[in-house]
Amino acid sequence: MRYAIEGIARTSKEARERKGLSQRELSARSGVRQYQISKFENGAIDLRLSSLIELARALDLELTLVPHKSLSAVNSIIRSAEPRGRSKRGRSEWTRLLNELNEFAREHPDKKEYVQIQNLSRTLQHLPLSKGESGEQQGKYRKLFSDLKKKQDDKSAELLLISLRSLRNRLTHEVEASTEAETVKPAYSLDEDDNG
Amino acid sequence: MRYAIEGIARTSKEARERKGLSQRELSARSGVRQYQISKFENGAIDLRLSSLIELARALDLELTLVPHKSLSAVNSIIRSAEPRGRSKRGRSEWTRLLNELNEFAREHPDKKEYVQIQNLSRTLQHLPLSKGESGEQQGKYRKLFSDLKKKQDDKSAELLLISLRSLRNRLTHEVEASTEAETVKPAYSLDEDDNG
DNA sequence: TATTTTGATGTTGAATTAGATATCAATCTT
DNA sequence: AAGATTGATATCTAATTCAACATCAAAATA
Repeated sequence: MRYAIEGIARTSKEARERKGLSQRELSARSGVRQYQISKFENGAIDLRLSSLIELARALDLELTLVPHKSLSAVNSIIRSAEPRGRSKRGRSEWTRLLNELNEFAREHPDKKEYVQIQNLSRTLQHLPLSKGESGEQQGKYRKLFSDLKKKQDDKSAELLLISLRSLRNRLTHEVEASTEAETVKPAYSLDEDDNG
Repeated sequence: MRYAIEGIARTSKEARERKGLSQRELSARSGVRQYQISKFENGAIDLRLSSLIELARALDLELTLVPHKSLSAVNSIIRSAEPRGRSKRGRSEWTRLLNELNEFAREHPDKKEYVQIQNLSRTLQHLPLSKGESGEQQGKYRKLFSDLKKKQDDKSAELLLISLRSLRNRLTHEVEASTEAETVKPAYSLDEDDNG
């Protein structure tokens, strides 16, 4: 009886982590309290349907009733559309960094460098991280971002901008190269909403 | 906000009717109260997740979180697996008759004719009703069944049996003929559980 | 090391579902 | 026409989520 609920909770948690969202951030987006998210992910609460739906919506998921007959086909479709990127850990942290970048840039629309940074962060969310860029390498970008947040001067912004542009160029090349071999392109599904 | 819930409620209701189950029957199978089912289908209640899952389970449905990215593909899969039989009304009544037949035969395992009737009803649940058999024609089988329930003699059983066998043969022929043209075979998804 | 963030819990009161029955009008069914 | 079934409601109590704060240890970050 409890298994189905656990499966939904697990899927929801994985989706949240894939997006690099904390429970509090998800709470803000969905309107569901943080402690409810916590308890739900641990199977300690029997959410109301409306709450789950709001949660799912904030995660770009849709609650659906699938006939058992079609279940395996549906699961295979979902799996095939999943990102097959690096390790979960690395991907999640990278996604988080991109989120912060995006948010920071959005809150500072005064300089045009920030707009470009925001655009870049959006583009990068849809590119798979190559092996060379996973793990420690990411520290470079985080450091550049830290400097920018602290100093907030043109030079820091430009350094980060250059670095991100270079990364984007490398990754897009890799994607184009691998497209010839693979059928389905991997892509990170991030939150692309709210940019009014 | 409310739309998603309504969609789920609608799907659930359609599945129930497709199976020819009354709210009370579904209640007995799922453990969810009849009045809750009624209110849920009318959008007058915000069910708890566990209740919905039990409801779904009793309808051979699985509650699933589908990424928006994959939603259209998933929907198309589900639709393609759906029966494309006669009118909803006729199908539902026919399904209901088969259910009653099955149940009646299960409760009378003493005669071997009943076992055959039960097997036939199961087979027929997976065959699409042809145009000629929809509507008034079904009255014939219901009448035969009524006689059997009343008299419970060998002759009534045999008459019904012969009639059902003939119908099955006709329908299977039609299916085989249409298989050459169509790709996906239609089939009624009935409750095939509980025959311990 | 100091600070912040994250996830997991706790509390109190209000709102709502769940449980258990019962009723009722509209439809089949006999 | 009489009888059974179906779906929609109502009532009353118990159980649980929900809202709104608040706390806290562990982990990440500065």
